Amino acid sequence: MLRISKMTDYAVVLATHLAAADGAHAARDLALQTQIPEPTASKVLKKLARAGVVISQRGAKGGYALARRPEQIGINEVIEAIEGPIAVTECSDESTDSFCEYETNCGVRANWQRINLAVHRALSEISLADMAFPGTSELVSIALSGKDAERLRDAGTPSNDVH
Amino acid sequence: MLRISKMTDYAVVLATHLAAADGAHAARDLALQTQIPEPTASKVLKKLARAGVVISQRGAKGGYALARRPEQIGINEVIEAIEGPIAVTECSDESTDSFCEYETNCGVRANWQRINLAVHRALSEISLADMAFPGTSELVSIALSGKDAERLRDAGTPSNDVH
DNA sequence: GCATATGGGACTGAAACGGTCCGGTATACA
DNA sequence: TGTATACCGGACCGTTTCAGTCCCATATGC
Repeated sequence: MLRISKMTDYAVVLATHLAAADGAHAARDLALQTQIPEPTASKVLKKLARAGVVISQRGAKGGYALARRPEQIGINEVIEAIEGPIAVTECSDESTDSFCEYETNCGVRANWQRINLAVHRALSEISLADMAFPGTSELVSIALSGKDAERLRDAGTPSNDVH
Repeated sequence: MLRISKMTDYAVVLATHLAAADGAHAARDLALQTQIPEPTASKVLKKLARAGVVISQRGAKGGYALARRPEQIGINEVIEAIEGPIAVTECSDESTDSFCEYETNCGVRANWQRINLAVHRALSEISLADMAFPGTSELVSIALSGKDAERLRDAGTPSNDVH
């Protein structure tokens, strides 16, 4: 199905929610607001935190907040936080040394990487801001490459306030 | 992992192989040449046939051949033949009426479809010809190791020596 | 010190995946 | 017309992954 797992879906919903409502929020609140079961939401948020998409504050009055501004977080980051690196096939997964033993005759390896790259770029060109505030920069973010878009948008307050 | 299943990998290998060697080939031969286990290759080819990516000829001297010219077959067709429609999440899957019951507050549905579209387009822009004869397209040189491409390109009769 | 909230990991039932096998049917050719 | 060949359709099964829950350790604010 080439479908993204439910967990990843949750991750996008949660991250989008955080993008729309800035500041820190407890996992429990986020779970209630998004109607995602609380333990599951918590699990997802942990992964997002470990991947650096969100930052966490432990203890009382703690919670989660986006690690960067929504415009600076690509949807690919959210997806990769849950699913691991976007490696379309084992043989195109650089991290593992699982070697396609018939690489010589399949000759497809390099092409898979190209497919992989195409998908990766398509995903990275959609930011959390696009998700949270659709319509504002819809066409722009598609037309621009990630870097250009970033430069264009870079004019605001750099850090977020996690009180 | 957002990884495409092994079956789909096989499908691309087989389709690419057919693209490089035109004419009809028995499933058994294709399996041998690509070193994919025969029953599995057969299963994949059946799906490709049903999806209209390849055409099949039954009976003695039968086999499989591409349904169209390699340039006219997008890699997305091959993937969809195996994995079904590229629907990133259930809630963005139009075919099922599985309704995101908190659509009102998640508000992400339309965005998922946009992501979906981006991926779909990225995949459809790569044809089987690009896979079978890399180098004819300019983008390939980035990701290409070169060695395999040369071998593939120079293989005049691709069905024999590929072992 | 206590309530609150995240971190990490173990655990489980259900579903999907990878792979195989078999009976049925269509076709070429002797 | 008979037979070998080759695809068609689906059943089957062991393994892995997925979705979801639970528990305990740890950090923090009051």
